[in-house]
Amino acid sequence: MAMSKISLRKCNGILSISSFHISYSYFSSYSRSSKVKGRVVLNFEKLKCLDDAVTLFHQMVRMKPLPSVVDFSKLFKTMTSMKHYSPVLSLFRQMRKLGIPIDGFILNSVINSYCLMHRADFGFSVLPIYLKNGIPFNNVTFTTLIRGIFAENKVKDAVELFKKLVREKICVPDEIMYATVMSGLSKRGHTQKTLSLLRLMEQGNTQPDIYMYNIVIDALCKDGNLDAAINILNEMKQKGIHPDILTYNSLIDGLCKLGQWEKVKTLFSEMVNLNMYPDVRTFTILTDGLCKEGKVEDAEEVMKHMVEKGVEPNVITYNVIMDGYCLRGQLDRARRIFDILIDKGIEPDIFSYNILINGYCKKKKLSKAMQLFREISKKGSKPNIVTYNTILQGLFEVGRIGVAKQLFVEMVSTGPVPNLSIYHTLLDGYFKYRLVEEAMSLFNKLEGKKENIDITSYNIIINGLSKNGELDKAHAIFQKLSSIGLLPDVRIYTTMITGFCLQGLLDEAKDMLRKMEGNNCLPDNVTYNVIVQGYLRCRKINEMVTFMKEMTGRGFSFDTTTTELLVNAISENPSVVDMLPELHAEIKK
DNA sequence: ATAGGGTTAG
Repeated sequence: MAMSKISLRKCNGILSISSFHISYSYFSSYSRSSKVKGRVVLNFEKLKCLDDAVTLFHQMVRMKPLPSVVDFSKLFKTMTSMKHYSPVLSLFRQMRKLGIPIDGFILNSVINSYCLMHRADFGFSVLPIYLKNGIPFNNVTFTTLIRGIFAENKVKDAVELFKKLVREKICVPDEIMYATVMSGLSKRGHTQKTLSLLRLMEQGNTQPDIYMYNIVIDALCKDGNLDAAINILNEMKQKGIHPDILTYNSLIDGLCKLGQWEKVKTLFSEMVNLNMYPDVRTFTILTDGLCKEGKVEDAEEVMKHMVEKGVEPNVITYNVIMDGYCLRGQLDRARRIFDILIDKGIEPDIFSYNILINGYCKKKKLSKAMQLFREISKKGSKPNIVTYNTILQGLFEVGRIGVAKQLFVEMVSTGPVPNLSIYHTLLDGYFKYRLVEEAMSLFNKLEGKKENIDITSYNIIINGLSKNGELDKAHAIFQKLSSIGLLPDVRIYTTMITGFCLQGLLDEAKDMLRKMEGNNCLPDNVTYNVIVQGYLRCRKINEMVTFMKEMTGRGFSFDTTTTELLVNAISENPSVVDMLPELHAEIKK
């Protein structure tokens, strides 16, 4: 049987079949030729860009005999992995028009493309095509849809579909479907539901495997629930399911974040004893844990150690170290690390830039930050939403409003689509510089598109208005919150209380505190400090003492500002001390 | 033969 190997070279329209180079015109006659028989082997790995894929598709549909549906599936898969989702759909439409046979594999691919475009609804609209063509649905079809629904954060819908499939016996969920549901739940913070599903599986016919255990353990670790995570670890061991490097990496990460270094050591030795070698992620987790505690030197030791063990640090390892130095304000050190990374031939990624830019912004070195910002595009990369947010915050911080506005305009025209964080930065910035009208006009625009606003946005507005002498307006907005279905949270109550205190309206502040408790929203440390500060500033010591007792009774304490105000009040009028027997020892210090 | 799943960094 004659077999020809066809590959596409770059986008230049030249095909090579075996060792021959032929042009399109030749190829056309080839495809008309009835002499060529047997299967044509298409090489999809050589496809470099969308054009390659589309060109190949057009060649494929002209081939006689037509390539098998398997080849079309492979082409779609290649395109999907290049993130060209919508072209997959247009090619699929062309296949349908040309009457090219389809199967369940290709339909699942089409659904996956829709899902990856965050259009699971269109994914569902593919289902009738299965029915019309007598193609059965299978677990892949539904798993793909469930994953797509989760990707749109529609947790309830995803779970409902899964339950319906089980309840109505439309399919028998396999390991992958369970893992997909569990991963979808765990990534969105539903750890208990994830755990419940694991328990449900244990009772059924499909036993959980290492994947499910890893998902559950990782979710528990991310919640800081290490005791539960370690219990699950022991359970799986007992069942004869061996933990793998992912299990250990999740656990070590959780323990590092809790600062439980002794337990980190124990688990680290345990994995080594099991002949499981710590990988670049393990070491990066340790590096990160140390950096977050300010122990960057120790982190650098870990990096040396890993190199000795033959594990090469990657860009993330270096990023973690850079961030460690930035957190300590050692920008020069961070910039060395950056240069070392480049020296080693490792490409800095957008995180590397964001870390350094953030470091410079925190030090108010905006020209350095901007310089790096411009470098990103020159190096062929693109600033992302975090980059813009960091720079915008930095610019507002140093009062360069004009440049900030310019940058925002630039972002709207060429950058990533602004998200809520960006708008919050702008609103905060405008209020900070008393640009109340600008802030409010932006806010009104955002309010028009309801999905673009949340309780934090209102917090910024209420805070901004009350700090700019518009307490009444702030209060009015606060009062309409419940009518638009937003429940005030502790932060927003505290903002209102702060506003009242700043105007010396202490009765209103007190009423608000009682009101929040009535609404089952308990004041926190900040709330109490704010109200105590209000009374201290007005030298209303008796009332202050009432709240002081209340807050200490609830386990809260004075912050530095409150303490300072108290010290001032005492130095002004030493008899204040007599009213504070509980604090005598503290005050003497 | 071709379609769906788990870990680290801002």
